[in-house]
Amino acid sequence: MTSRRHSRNEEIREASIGKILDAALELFSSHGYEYTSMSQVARQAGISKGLIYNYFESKEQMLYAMIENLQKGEEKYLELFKEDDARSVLENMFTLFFQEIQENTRVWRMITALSLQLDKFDFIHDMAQQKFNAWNELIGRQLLKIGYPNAEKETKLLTALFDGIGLHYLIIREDYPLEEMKDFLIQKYCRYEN
Amino acid sequence: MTSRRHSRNEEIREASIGKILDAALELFSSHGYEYTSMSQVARQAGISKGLIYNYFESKEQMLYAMIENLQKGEEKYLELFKEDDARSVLENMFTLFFQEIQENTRVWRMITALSLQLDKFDFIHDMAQQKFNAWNELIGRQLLKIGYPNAEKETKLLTALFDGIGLHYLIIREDYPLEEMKDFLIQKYCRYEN
Amino acid sequence: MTSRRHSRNEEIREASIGKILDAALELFSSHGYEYTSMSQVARQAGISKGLIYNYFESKEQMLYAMIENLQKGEEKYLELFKEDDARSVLENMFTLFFQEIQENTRVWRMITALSLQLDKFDFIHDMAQQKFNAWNELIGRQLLKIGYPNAEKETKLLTALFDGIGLHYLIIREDYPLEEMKDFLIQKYCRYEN
Amino acid sequence: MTSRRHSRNEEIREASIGKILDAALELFSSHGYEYTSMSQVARQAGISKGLIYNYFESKEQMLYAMIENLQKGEEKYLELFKEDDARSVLENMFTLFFQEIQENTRVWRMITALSLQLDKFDFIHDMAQQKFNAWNELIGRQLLKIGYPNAEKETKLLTALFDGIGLHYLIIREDYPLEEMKDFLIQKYCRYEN
DNA sequence: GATGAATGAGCGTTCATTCAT
DNA sequence: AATGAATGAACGCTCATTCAT
Repeated sequence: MTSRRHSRNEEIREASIGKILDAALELFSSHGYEYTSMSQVARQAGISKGLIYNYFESKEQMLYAMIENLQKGEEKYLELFKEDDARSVLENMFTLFFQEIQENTRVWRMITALSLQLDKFDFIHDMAQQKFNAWNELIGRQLLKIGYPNAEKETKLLTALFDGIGLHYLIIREDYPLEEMKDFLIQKYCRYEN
Repeated sequence: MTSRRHSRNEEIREASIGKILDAALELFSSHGYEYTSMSQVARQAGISKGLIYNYFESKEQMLYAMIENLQKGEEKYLELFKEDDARSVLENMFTLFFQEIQENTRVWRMITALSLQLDKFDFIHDMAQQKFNAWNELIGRQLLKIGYPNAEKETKLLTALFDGIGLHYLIIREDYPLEEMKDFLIQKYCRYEN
Repeated sequence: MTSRRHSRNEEIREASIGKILDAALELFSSHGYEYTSMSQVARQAGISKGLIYNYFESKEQMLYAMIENLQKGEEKYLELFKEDDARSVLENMFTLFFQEIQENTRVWRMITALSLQLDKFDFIHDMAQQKFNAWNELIGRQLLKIGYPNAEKETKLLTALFDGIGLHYLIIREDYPLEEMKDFLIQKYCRYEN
Repeated sequence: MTSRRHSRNEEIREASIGKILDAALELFSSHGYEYTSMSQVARQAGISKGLIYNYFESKEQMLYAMIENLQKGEEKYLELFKEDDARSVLENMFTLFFQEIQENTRVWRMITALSLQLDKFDFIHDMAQQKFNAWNELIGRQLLKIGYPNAEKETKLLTALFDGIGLHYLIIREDYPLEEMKDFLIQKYCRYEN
């Protein structure tokens, strides 16, 4: 009985935490972390301000939890690329990347913005570093397999390229030729024959 | 006499505005726009809080003026690249870019961060768009001259690459292999022979 | 069966109430009433926040019950002094007093602090009044027996003296010459010969 | 002109600080420090909440300034007792003490209450210690002059006695025989003949 | 032109208390 | 009897902005 109650409570907790983090993601990604108040988050989540503090110690810790959540989602991406054929892997990656920044533009922008606040949020720096290394490694392996010249350096170029394109798209939006860039990139890197 | 007094006043105005904008740049670039208070700006500028409002309608308008100032500075850069030899122009540009993000990292970071706040600061979007076009045109012209294949698309790639490298450097800082990237880029694009 | 269940429940009630009051005493005396939250009391007692409100209507009523408990303990003290010899009674009293403020300094301090909050806690005023009278009476009787001159007034002096010494000790702590005061007092009042 | 403006501002500042500290003293002494909100202080002072923070860094610092003010007032008391005749000094002291706790009961109570919060307000401890020493020294000198036996120890008794009487009066108020105590004390210590 | 005292809305956070389970 | 999720009023404090001088 205790355990049933316990698990029932656990469900409630999860539900509330979910509502809060969803609301936070929605608001932070559309108006920015510092322009979103805890009151707004509570209202958007349909709960009281006080409840947030049952689950998170502070606004910053809530942000941290939210980011952690996003990271877990991203780790699944990396799992997807286990196939043998390097060219397919690259092409899938490219496709996914362009799809991602189109579909989750606001989230992507939020993360980029937070990444630039090094002195405010240490954990973001670590996360960015880690992500940078993971993608570098994954892409680097494919380029080596393909026999792309200067694979190591081209890899760093390629990751910078991705984030650069993302940045331009975040800022310029509909005026940015995203499709065109995608096709060109795929042709250049995935169709490459040495 | 009136005109002399007038011009004397003009001088004072310019001086005060200069002090304010310098202070704002210093503080915004090191702590961020939203984490800098008008009191701090006044203290840093060595003037009173009220005086800022003699010259600027609001904090945001002050930011706007500050950004405008920076833009004027940048336009001079573009003037520098008037030589005939496309390869020298590219190489100079590359060198200047890397020098710039190393020397003015904080300012660069501030601008990038502000650029991501589209809904807050409309003028940033226009500015970014304009800058994007200007560099695209300049670089595109050089690549065409060199006879670089797919010049138009490569140009967009190259500008994205720049901003991607800048972004990575802003985030990862000392762990980012900036010199290595610079040499590789120069070799790849400026030493290119068709 | 009903009565057995009833008495079983009674035991549980007593146990819970005991745990709560112990926790409250511990926390109120070390951090103060207004700096102790109900959550802290619940945690310290090892029970849930809600349970406290099964037994006490409010934080203040819980304080009231806690104070009542302490008072019952003190009444037992007064019982101890039934001997014939006034000088022994006085000496025992003095000794006990000094022992008490040394061993239960924090509790003593809490009570003194609460006593000063007349407008917040009416019951404290009554309690203090009662205590004042009881000790005055007890001490007065002894001084009369001894034949101490101005016994009645000296009694009031003596009770004030006690609380004054207590207060000084509470505030100055290790720098206060408690032992010295004790010996001097005993010599002055208990060794007195008319 | 600047100096005239400066001094005009200084006046305004002093006036505002005065209003704030008066309001704080009034409220802290009648309801207690932790039961008085900054909003209440502002309302009582007839100013806005924000203005308080122009002059004091925090609620605690405001308390500190208020206490300092009181201390300055008290130091003047000690100055008053410079006469030759020890018995007059003592009698004046006694009279002043009883007058003081009658006229400024609430302030006296507030200070006593704060003194008991050692862990919250360090500066109170120092102040209490200092005050304790000053009065001990002053009284001790008089008793020595009079030739009172055990002068040193009687001094400590006497200061404790004062604070004990004060404490009892603070708690029991109208039921406490203040006049009676005063007369008895004066007779006992000031009329003493060895 | 320049000052800085003053405002007040809003912030992040706390906590006594309630109530469905 | 017991839980702890949920509330909401209030707290101390900040800061862009105004305005009398």
